[in-house]
Amino acid sequence: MVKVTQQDIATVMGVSVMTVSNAFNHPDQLSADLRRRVLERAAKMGYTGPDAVARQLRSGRTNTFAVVFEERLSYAFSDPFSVAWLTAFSEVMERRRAGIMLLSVPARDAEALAAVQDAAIDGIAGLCGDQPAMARARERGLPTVYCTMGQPVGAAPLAGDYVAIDDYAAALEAGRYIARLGHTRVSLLIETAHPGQPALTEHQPAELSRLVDDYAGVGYFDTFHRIRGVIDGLGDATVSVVVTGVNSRASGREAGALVLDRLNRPTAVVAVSDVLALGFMDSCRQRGVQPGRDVSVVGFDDLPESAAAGLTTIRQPIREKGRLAAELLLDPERSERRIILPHELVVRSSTTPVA
Amino acid sequence: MVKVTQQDIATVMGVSVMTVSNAFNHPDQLSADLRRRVLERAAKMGYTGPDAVARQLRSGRTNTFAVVFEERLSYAFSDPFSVAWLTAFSEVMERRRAGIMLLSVPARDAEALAAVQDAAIDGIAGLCGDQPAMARARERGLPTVYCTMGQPVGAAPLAGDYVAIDDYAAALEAGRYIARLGHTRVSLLIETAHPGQPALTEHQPAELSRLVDDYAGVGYFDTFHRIRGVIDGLGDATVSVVVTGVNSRASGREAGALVLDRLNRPTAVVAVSDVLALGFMDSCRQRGVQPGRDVSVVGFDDLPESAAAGLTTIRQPIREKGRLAAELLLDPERSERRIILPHELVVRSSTTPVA
DNA sequence: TTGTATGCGTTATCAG
DNA sequence: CTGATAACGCATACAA
Repeated sequence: MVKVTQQDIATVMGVSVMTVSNAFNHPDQLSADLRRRVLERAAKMGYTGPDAVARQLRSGRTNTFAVVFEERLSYAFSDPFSVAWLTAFSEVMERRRAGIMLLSVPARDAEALAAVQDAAIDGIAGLCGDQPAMARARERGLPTVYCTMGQPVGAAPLAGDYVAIDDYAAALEAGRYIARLGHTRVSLLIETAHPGQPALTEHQPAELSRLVDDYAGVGYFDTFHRIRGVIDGLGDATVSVVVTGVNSRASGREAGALVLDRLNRPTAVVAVSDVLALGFMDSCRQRGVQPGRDVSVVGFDDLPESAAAGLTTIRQPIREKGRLAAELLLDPERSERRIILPHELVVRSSTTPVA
Repeated sequence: MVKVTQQDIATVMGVSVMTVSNAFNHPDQLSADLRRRVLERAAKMGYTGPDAVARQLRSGRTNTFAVVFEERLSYAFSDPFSVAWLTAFSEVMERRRAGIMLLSVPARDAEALAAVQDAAIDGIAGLCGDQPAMARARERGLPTVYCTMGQPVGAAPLAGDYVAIDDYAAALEAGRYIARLGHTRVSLLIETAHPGQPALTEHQPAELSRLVDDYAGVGYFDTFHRIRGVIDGLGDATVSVVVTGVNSRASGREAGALVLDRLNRPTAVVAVSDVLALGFMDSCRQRGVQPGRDVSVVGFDDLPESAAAGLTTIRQPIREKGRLAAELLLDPERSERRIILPHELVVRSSTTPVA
């Protein structure tokens, strides 16, 4: 099937290309009768309407925006936080009839960065910090919006727009709350910074600074800030840091196996995400350990399912993040382009004062 | 920020545009030294690499494929079936470094059809039947792959490629199984064909043919075939058809409220999807009705969570569908392009012979 | 109301 | 190894 162009139609009909083009895009620019004849002839010749790419080149706009993930796309579809964000983001984009492209650019995967270069897009948003993918997009002259504060060490500070919360302050609040409840033996649950190497490990405070830098190094800025905040908030408590697998409910369960099956069990557990916390609570139930009575559990995010689970957590406006990210991309005129949203400690039944 | 082009660099350096282009794409076509100088100069001038759209126009390929949904995108992210399919689809696409675009084209939304026209893509796949969006894409000369057999009444039969199961045969099997267990009072749970108008309604067999045609009319071919299959398989049983909201667990729960809270409760319930069945089972639990003892429940799909729930269901290879859909798009040479995958009745604890 | 010239940014072809 | 030309398909600006 050989491609029919406006030129072909114009030639056959003995009119100019412009007349054909106008027949499709500017009905008022030619007589109704001619227009009808052009469209008829076009259909007869197998013309299928203006070519999308050519039109994009000509107009300089694609009306498509990319969402970039640091993880594989399968994670994007299965993580509840990511799903909520995507839902809100896509609602705005759909309403404005803009296209959505999905891009997976794992940290330090130089080859995957090329995808940012090759994507026909007008802007890019991401559930991440100011990743290399973002920086690359800006080099291309594209607007970027990221949803976690922080930039790689050495990167120019505060480039690009963002919709974030103050992760450090929020985590500080969580830590202080647990300290106030009297807990002095606490475990902190963190996803791994290196998804490739699955390793459930436990670390003592001495190793902490190296560990924390690691997260900033690979671009997990939210985790980076949250760890520091919790630790600072906990003050003098004895904290062990449990590094588990990827951010998932399953990882939380595994961490539970490590933390719960021993004599000197912590009295409180703080997780850097609700999915980890919920997974941990799963493993509590399996062992007859009751969250809120036998152990206090705090999460981070306030997912839709967290309320039903009675999980005490830091609420962040997930959907708001997605909605605003989309609006910032769609509306370059908007003046507030660096937005810190409020967070809130939501106390539920999973936490109680130490006995 | 004004756009720098290869032309600009060429002019400034006094070389030809081709040399600049080659410096980026064909390092072997110019001396290492010249190449280095070109790249240096390009960087200095703020050139950010070849323009994606121009390249696409020139090459005639976008290396991007669209996934089309009949629902809003938020549904795509929250329905377990859709998530499993998308995951498998995206795994293949990621491996081949192809882009993924998300398109929402609700049935009968003529305006949304334009999105198919305006998308810069090389092909399109969908968790749907041979929808208008698919037909439109083919008119553009794009390959299409859909994952449910069936085409709108009046459409040319069997256009485009597909990866499907035999929904009618599968449903027939489910119906016969329930009949064999001795159930004669059965409710069939179906999602609504008109998501806009939320209405939990119950229908008697007399109205059935009108109802069923409705589903084919709006392009819900899988539901269409499944209803007919179940009814045919059930034979002489007394069947009431419960039409609930969108395909979701919540809808299943609502249907449960209707079906369970009355004297002449059915002894078996067949749902056209696992999410509906699982929701129905939720409402059973809420009422102290035990699936598999007080009422038999059969679903359709075999989602990951269905095994744990003990749900008897028809298994279809969801991930396989996604994987193959992607491979068909990526590999136009592949010969088998119309694939019917096997299904299987998986009997678990939610079904028992009638007392 | 219709037509002409031109450029969007890139790259294949083929000649030097 | 390097360069001139043409073409991808369309739409803006302007002229007729």
